[in-house]
Amino acid sequence: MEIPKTYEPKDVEDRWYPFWEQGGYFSPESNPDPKAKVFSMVIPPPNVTGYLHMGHALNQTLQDVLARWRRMAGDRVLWLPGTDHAGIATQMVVERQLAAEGVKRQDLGREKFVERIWQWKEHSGGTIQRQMRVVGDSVDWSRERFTMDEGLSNAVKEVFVRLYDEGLIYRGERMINWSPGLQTAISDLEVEMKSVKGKLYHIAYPIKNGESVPRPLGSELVEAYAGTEPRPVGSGLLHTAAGDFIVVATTRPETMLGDTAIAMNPEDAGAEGRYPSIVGKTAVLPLVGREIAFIQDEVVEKDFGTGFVKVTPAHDPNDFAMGKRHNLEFIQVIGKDAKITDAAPEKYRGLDRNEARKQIVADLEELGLLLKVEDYNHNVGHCQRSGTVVEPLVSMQWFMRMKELAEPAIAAVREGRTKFVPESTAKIYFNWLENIQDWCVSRQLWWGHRVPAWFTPEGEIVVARDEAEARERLKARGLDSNAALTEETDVLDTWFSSQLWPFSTLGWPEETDDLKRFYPTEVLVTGFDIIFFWVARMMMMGLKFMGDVPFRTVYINALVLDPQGQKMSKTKGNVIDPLDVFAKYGTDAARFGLTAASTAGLTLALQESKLESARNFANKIWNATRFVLMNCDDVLEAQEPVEWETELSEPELADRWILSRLNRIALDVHNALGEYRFHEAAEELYRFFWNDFCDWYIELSKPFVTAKESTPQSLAVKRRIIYLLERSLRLLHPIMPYITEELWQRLPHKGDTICTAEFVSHNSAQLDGRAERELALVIETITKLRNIRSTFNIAPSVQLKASIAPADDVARTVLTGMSEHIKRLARISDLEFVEQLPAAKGSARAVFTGAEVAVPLEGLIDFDKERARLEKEFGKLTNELAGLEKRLNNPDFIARAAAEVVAESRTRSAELADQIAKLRATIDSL
RNA sequence: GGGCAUAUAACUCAGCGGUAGAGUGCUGUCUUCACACGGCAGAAGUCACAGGUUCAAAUCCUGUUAUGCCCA
Repeated sequence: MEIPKTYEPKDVEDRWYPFWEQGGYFSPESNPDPKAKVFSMVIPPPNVTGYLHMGHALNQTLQDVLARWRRMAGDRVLWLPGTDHAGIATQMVVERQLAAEGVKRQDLGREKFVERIWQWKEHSGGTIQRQMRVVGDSVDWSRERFTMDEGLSNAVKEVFVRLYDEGLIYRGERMINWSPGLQTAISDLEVEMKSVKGKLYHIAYPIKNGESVPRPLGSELVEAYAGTEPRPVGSGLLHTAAGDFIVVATTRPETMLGDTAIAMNPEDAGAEGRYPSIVGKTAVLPLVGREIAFIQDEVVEKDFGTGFVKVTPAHDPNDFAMGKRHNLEFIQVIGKDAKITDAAPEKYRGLDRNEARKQIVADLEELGLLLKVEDYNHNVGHCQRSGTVVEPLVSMQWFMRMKELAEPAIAAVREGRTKFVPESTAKIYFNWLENIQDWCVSRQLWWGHRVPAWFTPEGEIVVARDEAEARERLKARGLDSNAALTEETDVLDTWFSSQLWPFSTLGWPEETDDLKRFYPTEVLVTGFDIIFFWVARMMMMGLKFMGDVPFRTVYINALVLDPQGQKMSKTKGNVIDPLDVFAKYGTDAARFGLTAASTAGLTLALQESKLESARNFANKIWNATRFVLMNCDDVLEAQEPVEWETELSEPELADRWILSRLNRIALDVHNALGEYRFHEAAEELYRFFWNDFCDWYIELSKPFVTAKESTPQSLAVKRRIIYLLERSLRLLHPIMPYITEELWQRLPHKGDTICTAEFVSHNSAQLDGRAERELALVIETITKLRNIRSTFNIAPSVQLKASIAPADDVARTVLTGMSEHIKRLARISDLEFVEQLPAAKGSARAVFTGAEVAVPLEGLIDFDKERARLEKEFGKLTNELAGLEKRLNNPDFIARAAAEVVAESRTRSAELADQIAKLRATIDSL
C-alpha cells in the first residue's frame, strides 16, 4: 500500500466535511437512542459581516471538542450555529460599499437601504459559515439561525412588548452617549475610555455684586492667580479692584456656554469652609452673560482644582444628575451634529465643538479671564465603532430598567445553578450586575429590529406587536383607534436580540419541541470580553422568559495573544489570521495546539512551537498508522473490527501494560473534558500516543509485527496493535477530527464515520497497576544501559555485553522475562543475570531502584568520566536521602504526618541507602 | 481612584501542601527497513521578594515589587 511519508493535511481535510454534512451526523436526530441524554450548545453568533479571527477559532474548536466528545459518548447533541445582524457593523459595511458608488444611504431611503443590506447578506455573506466548515465545526446547519430571521424578530417584539407592559422598558429623556460619527445613541458598554493628552483650563467667573458689571480686565487677574502658586487654601476666590471672581477648572471650555450653576462641596460653604462668603451670591457667565447660582453638592470634590465646579447639566453625566437634584436649567448648546446650537450666543452658533473650544479660549484670554492652561491627561469616551469622541447629550430614547432583572441573574450564579469556569470569571459578572445601570436600547440606525411602537398625532405612544394590535390597544385606552399612526423609526441595540439567543433560536415564543428538548443548554463557551454585553443579559432574559437559566455552565475561553504575549490589534499589525495558521500547520494540528494551550488562564499566547509540535504529532499519528498499514496485511484483509486478543496468545507484560495505560487515559480524558480541562486532555493523549504507544509498545512489538512468517503470536500482537490504534484514533477524534477520520476509515471499524463511533469508555478491570510498575522497571533498565552507551560514545552498531543484578525476586522475574526485549532495545548481545555484580574494574555501572547493571567496557572506559558521572549520581541520591532522614528523625513528622507519607518516606529512604552503598562501592573500586 | 488576575528552565505554560514537569529551544549522537515534522541520550530552575501558618510551602495567609486586564 502506497502511503506518503509525511501527513499532508490539505489532501485529507477537503474530503471529510462534505461527507459529514451530507451524512447528517451533526444533527441530534442522528442519534437513534430514544433514551439518550441531551447535550446542547448555542454558538456565540459571529457578526454576519464577519470573518473568522483567532478568538473564533479557539472558541469554536473548544465547542467542537465538547460536541464531538459528547456525541461519541452517546449523547443526543445539538450544537446550533448562526450569525448576528450586528446593526452598526453591518450598516457600516454596506454604507462603505455605497460610498464607493458615490451614493449615500439617505439618497436611497430607509426601505431601499435595508433591502440592499439583505441583498448583500445573500450574496456576500456566508464567509463565516464557510470558515466554520474549515475549522470542522460539527454544528447542525439545518437549524442555523440569524438574529433578523422572522422567528427571532417575533421573539424580539414579544419581549419588548412584555417588558414595556411590565414597566421594565420605558421611553424618556435621559443623558445618553451620542456618537456624532454614527449619528446614534450608544450604550455605556459601547463607549471606550481612552486616556487623552488634553488641557485643563482655569477660568475666572465674575461674582455679581449689586448692579455692577465687571469692567474689562487687563492681566491683573492672571497675575493675581499666578501669585497664589502653590495655591493656598481658598484660592478659588479672587478679590481685585475689578471685583470678585471665582475660578473653575475644566477640560471642556466649550461646554461653559451651557453652564447653569457653579457647585461646591457643602463643607466649603460652611462656616469652617473656604468659601462661606459666596453663599447666596450669583455669578455672571462670561461670554454669555447669564446669571448663574452657586449650589452645594456632595459629589464635588474639595481637593480637586479650586473646589468650584462649573455645572453643565445638558452635557455631562455628573452635571446631569446634579441638575436633576437641584432643579437646574438644561441648556443644550452642542447638537447631535457636534456643533454649537442656537441656544448659545450668536457668535458661536454653527461652530464645530473643537472650533468652538478654540474660539472660546481665545475670547476668554482676551477678556483676561483665562487664568491658566495646564497639560492634563484624562479619560475621554470614544465610540467603539466609529472612534469619534462621544458627546454626552440629553435625548429622548428607549431604556430598559435593569436592576430588578439583574437580581435573579445574580442569585442564579450565587446558588450554583449556573457555574462559571474558571470560577474567578464569575467576579466579572457579579461586579457588573451589582452596579448595573439602565440600558439605552434604542439606536438611530436603519438596520436592526425596529422598536415596535407607534405615535398618534397627539403624541401618545402605543407599544404593540404590530399595527393592528396597536389600534386595539388605542381603543382599550379610550383613544381614537383610527388615528393616523406613525411608526417609531429607531431600531434596537443588536444585543437586544442576542440576549434572547438561547431560546429564540429554538423557536420561542412558540412552544416548539426543540425548545422543550434543548433548553436550557449545557454550556456556553465564550470570551470574557462579552460577559457584560451578552452572558449577563442572556442570563437575565432566560430567567425572565423561560424561568430557567440558559446554560448550566459558562466556560470562558482565553483571549488569544500574539507570540510576544501582546493583544492582537489592527493598529499594532500583529493580528494572526487563523486560516493562515490552519493552512500552514493543518487544521487538526491547529486545533490540537489551541486545545493543548487552553489552560485555566485568561490569556493564551499563540506559540509557533506549540503549533509545530502539534503538526509533528499529527505526523506521528500518520506514521504510526502507516507502519501498521504496511505491516499488518494479514489482519487487515479480514476487514473485521478487532477485539482485544487473548485467544491466539496470552497477553504478556507489555500488552497488559499498554491496555492499562489505554484505559487510564480514556478515563483521564473523559474526566478532563467533563471539567473543561482541555489542555490536560490534549496532553494526556499526546503522551499516551507518542511516549507509551509509539516509543515503547510499537518498539516492543516490532519483532512480531515485522516477522516474515506469520505465527499465532505475531498475529495476536498485530491484532492488539490495531485494536489500540483504532481506539487511540477515537480518543483523539474530538480534537483532531480530520486525520482521525481519514485513518480510521482505513482500519477495520464499525460504523460509517468515526464521528458517531463510540468514545472509548474505560474498563477498570483492565487497569493493571502491577503491569505499569513492572514495565517502568524494564524501561528504566533499558534507559540506563543506553545512557552508558551514550556517555562513552559507543556507536549504536556496536553490540555490548551487560550484567544485571536485580534487587529482588520480583525484579528478577520481570527482567528475565523481558530479557530479549532489553537486549534488542539496548543493543546488548549477551545479557547475564547475577546475584551480585563483580568488581567494577573496567566496567560502567548504573544503580537504580530495582536493579544494578554493569557494562564491561575494557579499554573504552574513561575512568575520570565514569567517576564524575557516578559521583554526580551519588551526590543527588545523598541529598535526597539527607532530606528524608531529617524528616524521619523529626518526632513531629512521625506523629503528625499521614501514615502513608511516613511509610513512603521509610521505603524510599531504605532504597536510597541501598543504592548509595552500591554506588560508593563501585566508585571506590574504580 | 476602585477591582481582578499573574509572577515557576532561554521562551510559552502545567503543577497549587509531601523539596519541580511539558512543548519548543539547547548539547551530544544516529541517514537502524513508520516517522529527521524522526530515534536515542543529556544539560538546564535559591518556583519574584520579605514575613507568617504547618511536622512539611512553588503550593495556604499577609505585605512589598513588577506586569497585565476590567471598571470609574
